[in-house]
Amino acid sequence: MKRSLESIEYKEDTEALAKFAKALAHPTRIAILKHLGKQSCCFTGDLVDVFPLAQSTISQHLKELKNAGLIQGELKSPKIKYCINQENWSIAKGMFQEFFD
Amino acid sequence: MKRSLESIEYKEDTEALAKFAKALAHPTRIAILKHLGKQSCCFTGDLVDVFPLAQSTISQHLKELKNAGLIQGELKSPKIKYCINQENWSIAKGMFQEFFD
DNA sequence: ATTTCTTATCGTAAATATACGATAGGTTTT
DNA sequence: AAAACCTATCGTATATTTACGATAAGAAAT
Repeated sequence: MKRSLESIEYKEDTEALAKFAKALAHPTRIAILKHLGKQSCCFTGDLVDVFPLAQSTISQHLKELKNAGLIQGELKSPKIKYCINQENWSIAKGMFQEFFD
Repeated sequence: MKRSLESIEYKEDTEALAKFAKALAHPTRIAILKHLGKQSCCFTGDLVDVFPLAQSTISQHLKELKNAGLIQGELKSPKIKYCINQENWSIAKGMFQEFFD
């Protein structure tokens, strides 16, 4: 990006919505979230069995979803249990709802 | 992407939702759509005045939104009038709604 | 016919995203 | 203590995205 120096300023909620959208902008992540919705929660290993992707790739997608705040991980030794982050899920839901009118 | 040969198969609606999300995954495009929502419609030139971005960059974002089906352009010589594509907008709205429960 | 206006497209540079294998860092189990 | 198990992270290759200026392509105005 040859952008000229400092980047554009957007309103906070515009940035926030774009960030959520970005987290959803890959079919694997949508599928993970759908799976998580059905199951309520699951472990990384479960997903590795479900999707024909390398374990490292799944882990990377989970990281992005976590960074976006849509999921959260809890250590259930020796595994990690991932669940929807209900609070942020609601926020995202509300933002998309408002955006679409 | 070193993906092994043919890419993964996702359900149709998973792909579709990811595609819509991708179109929304940039603050400029969110802002354009918000602007379009308020104004109902507008011309490329209007946006060039509003955003501190090159005309070609705006045009590129509009192209992506059009490809995603969220907007449509109508020739009003010598300008082009862009509006929300209400039909697909509703579809996208419904898909996000369903996704978030 | 030439100039002007508006927008799309081309070419390109830099940043980001996506995938993989390999490896590291924890726990648990043996 | 060693082996086995689960997951994150690192390094890396390739693809895609994002931005720009320059140029093309169309209609309208002079």
